Amino acid sequence: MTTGTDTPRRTRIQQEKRELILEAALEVFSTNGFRGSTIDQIAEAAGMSKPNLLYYFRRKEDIHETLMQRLLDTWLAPLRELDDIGDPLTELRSYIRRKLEMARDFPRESRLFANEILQGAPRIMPLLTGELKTLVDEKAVVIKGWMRAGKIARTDPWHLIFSIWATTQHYADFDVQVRAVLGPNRGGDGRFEDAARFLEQLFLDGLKPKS
Amino acid sequence: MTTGTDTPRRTRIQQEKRELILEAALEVFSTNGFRGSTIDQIAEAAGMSKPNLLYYFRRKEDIHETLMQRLLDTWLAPLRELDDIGDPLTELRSYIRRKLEMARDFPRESRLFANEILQGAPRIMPLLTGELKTLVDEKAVVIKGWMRAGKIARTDPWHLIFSIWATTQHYADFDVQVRAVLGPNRGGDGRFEDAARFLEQLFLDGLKPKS
DNA sequence: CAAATTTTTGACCGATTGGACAAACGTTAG
DNA sequence: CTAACGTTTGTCCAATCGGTCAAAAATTTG
Repeated sequence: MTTGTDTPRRTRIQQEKRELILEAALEVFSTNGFRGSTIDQIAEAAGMSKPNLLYYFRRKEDIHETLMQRLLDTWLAPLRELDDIGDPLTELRSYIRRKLEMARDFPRESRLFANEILQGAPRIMPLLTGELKTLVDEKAVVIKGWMRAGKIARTDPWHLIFSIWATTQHYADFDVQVRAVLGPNRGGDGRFEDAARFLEQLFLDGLKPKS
Repeated sequence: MTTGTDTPRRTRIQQEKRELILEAALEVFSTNGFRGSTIDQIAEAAGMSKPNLLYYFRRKEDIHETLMQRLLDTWLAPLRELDDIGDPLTELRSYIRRKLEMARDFPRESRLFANEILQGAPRIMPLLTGELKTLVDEKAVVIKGWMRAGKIARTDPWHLIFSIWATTQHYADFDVQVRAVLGPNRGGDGRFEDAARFLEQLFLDGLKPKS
């Protein structure tokens, strides 16, 4: 048993081409959704013929599945890092900052995920009720501890996490709308710094005026 | 000239059937996106044959276009109502509540809009840079006035509006994820009340503990 | 080198897509 | 009743879809 089935053992070309395809598929899937994307589009974006692409991934769904598996790991990494050591407010602030950076640096991954959820998560539902729920419940316990210790205000930890996801991913998923509304001046490269400043203030102090 | 081209003059059956089709199309488009939806699906959901549907709407795009036009009016209504009269904090709080109610009562409309934006807003871009931007800029002025008057804390009005959109629409667009993470108990019908309570606290006071 | 293996391609397949069209059917007004 | 008009359907079409396959081309191995 030199090679198990769990070790695909791929050639150099296979590794390179598979990466090329996944990169192209990320671009296509994230802007058209799964059903809205065609193998031809992905193949063209990857610079190869359709049968050639299908030599590396036998089915369209295999590409999407591989993409989603990779995505979830990196996507949940910031939340995994949220830990009990250090000051709670600082911890939350850096979590928000990290999530916002991900929205800035990996908008396609965010949109790929959003597309999947929007359409009812038909391909990753088990991951949501399993791995994701477990992780969030775990971190909710941590946050509740902070509340009991009087380190942060008492609220619902789950909805707190939702609100962080929503506000940060908004800048990736609704990017066109954000840029359209902000216009060419305010909507330039500086919009993420503006968003970071605003979100920090919102989550720390809210909108009540300083009395 | 008793009938202009701008007055389609439709029979009773035409009005009813068109409504039936739009209702069915809202269901289908909101869960599959434009490209991912087929005329057959819509026709079946509306309980009629495909050629019959095409008698009322000549092209698939016409259905989507009609749907989007109607959507935007009702969708932006709450923001339009945001006015200078009354207490600013109360005004913002009721805007958040109204947006959350819309996410609860019209989730399909929210997802239809999200799908369109996610995919680059190819069909409504002019509306975003035109009507929508104008409205937001207008309301940003109102909010800035409240800040100058010391009624609410000083922040970026545009990003404030974005954060309200993001947090409220999240409960419609990412509904499956929210329910999956909250589980059968917390994710029941009460989740919108929980969200309302949380968001009110977040936007008013933030997370800093009461000292 | 030559043989074995991997990679690429063109041609092709059945299924589905958006849409056209004429004929059949139903309804309504005179 | 009947003619005009509105509605519905079955059939059909070209284009596109995901995917197959055998053969050619390129690469690796001995």
